[in-house]
Amino acid sequence: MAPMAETLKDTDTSVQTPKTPEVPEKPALEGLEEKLNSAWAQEKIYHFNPETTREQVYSIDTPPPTASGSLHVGHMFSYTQTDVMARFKRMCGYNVFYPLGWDDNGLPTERRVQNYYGVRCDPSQPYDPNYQPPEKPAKNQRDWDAISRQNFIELCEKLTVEDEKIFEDLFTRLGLSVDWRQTYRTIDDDSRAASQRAFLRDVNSGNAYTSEAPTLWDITFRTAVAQAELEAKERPGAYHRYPFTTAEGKKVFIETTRPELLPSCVALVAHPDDERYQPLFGKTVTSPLFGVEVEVKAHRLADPEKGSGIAMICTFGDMTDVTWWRELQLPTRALIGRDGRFARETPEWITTEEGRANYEQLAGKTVHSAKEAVVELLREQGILDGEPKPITHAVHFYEKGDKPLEVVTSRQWYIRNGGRDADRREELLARGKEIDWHPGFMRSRYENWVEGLNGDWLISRQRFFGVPIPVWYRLDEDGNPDYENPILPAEDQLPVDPAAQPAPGFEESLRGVPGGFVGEEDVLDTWATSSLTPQIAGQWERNNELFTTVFPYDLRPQGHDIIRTWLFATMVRAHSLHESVPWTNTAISGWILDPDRKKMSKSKGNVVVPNDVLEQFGTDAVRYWAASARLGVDTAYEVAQMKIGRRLAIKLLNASKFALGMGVTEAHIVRDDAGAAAVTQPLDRALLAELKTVVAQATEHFENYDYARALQITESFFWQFTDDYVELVKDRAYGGHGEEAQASVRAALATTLDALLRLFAPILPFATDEVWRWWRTGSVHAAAWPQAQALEIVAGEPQLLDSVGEVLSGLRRAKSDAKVKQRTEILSARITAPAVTLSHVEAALSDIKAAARAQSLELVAQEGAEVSVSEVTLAEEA
RNA sequence: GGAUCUGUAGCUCAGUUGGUUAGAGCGUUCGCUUCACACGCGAGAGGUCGUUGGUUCGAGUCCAAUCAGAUCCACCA
Repeated sequence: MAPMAETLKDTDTSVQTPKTPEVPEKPALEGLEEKLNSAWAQEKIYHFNPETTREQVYSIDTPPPTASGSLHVGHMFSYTQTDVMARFKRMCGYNVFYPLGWDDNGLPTERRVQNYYGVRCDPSQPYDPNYQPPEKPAKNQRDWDAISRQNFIELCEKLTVEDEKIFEDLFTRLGLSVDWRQTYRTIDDDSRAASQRAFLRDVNSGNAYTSEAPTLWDITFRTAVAQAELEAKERPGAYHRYPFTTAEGKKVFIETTRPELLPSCVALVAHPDDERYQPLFGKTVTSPLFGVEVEVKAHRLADPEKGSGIAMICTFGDMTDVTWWRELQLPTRALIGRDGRFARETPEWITTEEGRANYEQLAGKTVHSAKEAVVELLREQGILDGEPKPITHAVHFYEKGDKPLEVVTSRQWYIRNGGRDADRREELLARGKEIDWHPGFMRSRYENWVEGLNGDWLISRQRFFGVPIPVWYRLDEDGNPDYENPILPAEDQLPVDPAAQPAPGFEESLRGVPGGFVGEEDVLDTWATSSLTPQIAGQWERNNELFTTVFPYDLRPQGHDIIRTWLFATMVRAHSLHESVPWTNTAISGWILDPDRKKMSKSKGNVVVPNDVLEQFGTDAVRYWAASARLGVDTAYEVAQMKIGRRLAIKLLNASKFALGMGVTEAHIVRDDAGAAAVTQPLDRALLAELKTVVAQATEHFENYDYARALQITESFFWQFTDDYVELVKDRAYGGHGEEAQASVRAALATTLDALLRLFAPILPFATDEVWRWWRTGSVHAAAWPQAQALEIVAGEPQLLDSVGEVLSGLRRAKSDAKVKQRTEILSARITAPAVTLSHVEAALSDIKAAARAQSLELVAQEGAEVSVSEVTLAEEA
């Protein structure tokens, strides 16, 4: 529920001397962004007030964009949707905590810096404090400057700051009501300290641990990657069929897409129920080419339908191999190195002379070349059975890589995420039920992911530009690191860089010396930092007073593509660090599709640049398009929708100009019984009754995060207001029916305009505030959300407006059918309708006559009849 | 293979617990300088709600099946 009205800082609750409206001759949208943005900055209306309680705060954990490259329409879309909610909550009296940070840590930044400056990081290079990057990057990557890690990081920081400035300007232009004082960068000292602090706490609580194990490995980037970063891509492959041989000389055929792994084979496996292979279980067979004896094993994961039904287990071809290797307790015969090449030394498990000669053909080769070599050997020696059968199959890639992942054994750090622990998995599923998902069905994506986890979260990365893992290892007398007992820094020392600083209690001179220490060289997965955005933005452990007033946050907005990464990782961290959910609501935005219904993305080259549309249609128009789409719905990039938004914003300016031109001031707004007395005319009271419903419904939908519905309701009321109501009351507003009738119109116009500006303010912040400033003091964005209850005392019969509209439409149609101008006078006409409708018509008869230029209207009651206009006599056209 | 979403006018979409004749905007057709707005105004045409069956007095809405499209997960023998 919203806080009490007392906390609202609305400026208009007691008007002393009403402001005289000042309306421009030709209202226009052009230039509003610049003008109002500087006014808002000056008036500090989006500043978070730290003197506050948790109940007064509405906190938003916004996605920190990667500021590399350019912003695209997808950003405008989803960030607008969040801003609309932020503005609504602010108007409801909440102290809105709306920070926006930058995700400048990680591979995208590294890559951008490499390409932008033409440099590459070579950790063996010494630091050069005077280093200047080349004016122009060298065309050939081989000619790029090799620079030290420190120099590389400095360039990353320089470029990200420049990029972030451009983004901030664009987001400001977009009208985001972000408090820019609350900004952060995922690579800055505070973020690094927060990441390291969280890591240390996870180590101490047993939620983070190190382990030597087979992991997915990208040979291009030479780093381990996590399950969440995988992408399956369809790739052509081929089944190669060749036999192993039993002791009796019987051939056992296997079919494989990775024949090059034959020297890494540690066993064959078939399903326990597979009668074809049951006789072989427990016996050994000999591999072709390399002559290695391996046992035939049984395991339920073996699929009798695939290939020949019996598979080679190799260390390691894929994660299924890892499962078999672990559960069947097989030896390790790894050959593919971190560079993606086969070991240069012939392994000791290949003992036959022929086998060793064959291995020579693969030694040092890439996976690709080794495959060709093995196939060639199999072919030459007549072992290959038939030709390889081409197939298309899914292969795992790192989402940013372009070579298939290998599985390599290495020491890595992990965080427990339920992937190996059913209890924790249940806890995280329960957390998922604690938060409200908008739309609700998105929760199943989360549950789907949690239930499908097959291991803990691998958080160490063998990269340069990232948050260092804050640990050191003691070296024993032989110089071997003690990984089981890492040396941890004290929290008040954070952030630390173990590569540059000695371990606590050691001199730097003992680095790498037996009896001394080594620093951990790896950095944390960027998600290990991004998963802490609530803690980073809320200044966890730096300003806990602030942190406890914003955490758990009220809202996490984000895209559905990163539920498995960002959303899930944030839940994992909050669960183990705070035993809490990180937020109570999550709003999942859809994607922007191009007109061909494809997802817009940089790699597809179908991205529209935001500046162009902002320039062409204006910010309000673009925001209208974004706010017309419901949460979670993928939306077509629709220029037409922006045109409609632009039209609405312009209409709002012009309709306001009209109302304010009718002598309307803020003093006419109905606020209490005294003001209510002025509204004497049934038509005016009908309008306000309608308005009351609109306010009530829009509020309800906004509270349910359905801003699109709220907009639609407000918008259709607005058009009814301008097209019917304003046309009906023009004559009266000009004073044609006396002062009392005019005062009634003024009150209705003032009250409606006041409410409409507030209702549209979250979506069209520029046009609404422009109008607001014509006749009010301060900003509409510092004003309170309208309350339906306040209109109760002036609400009349809402049906009346519709009845009158129908009659007006009928009279207009008569002129349209007669093909005369709408100005043409109606000498007489007959209106047939049910008695109730006629009573409405009668109550507004003079307005109808004025609007339709009708001299005489005959009202005929007929129950059950539709409203119809007949017997129309028109005057001669002028 | 598991899960989720979508299918309503030429186009983009709305349709809240089932309830009269299914709505909006764009586009289209006809007409209009009407003193807030030609970046405007008025009027019209246009839909057997993907298909089939069921529940019900009554289904765009609920259930089942089916077709089509999209997304996530799994899938390297």
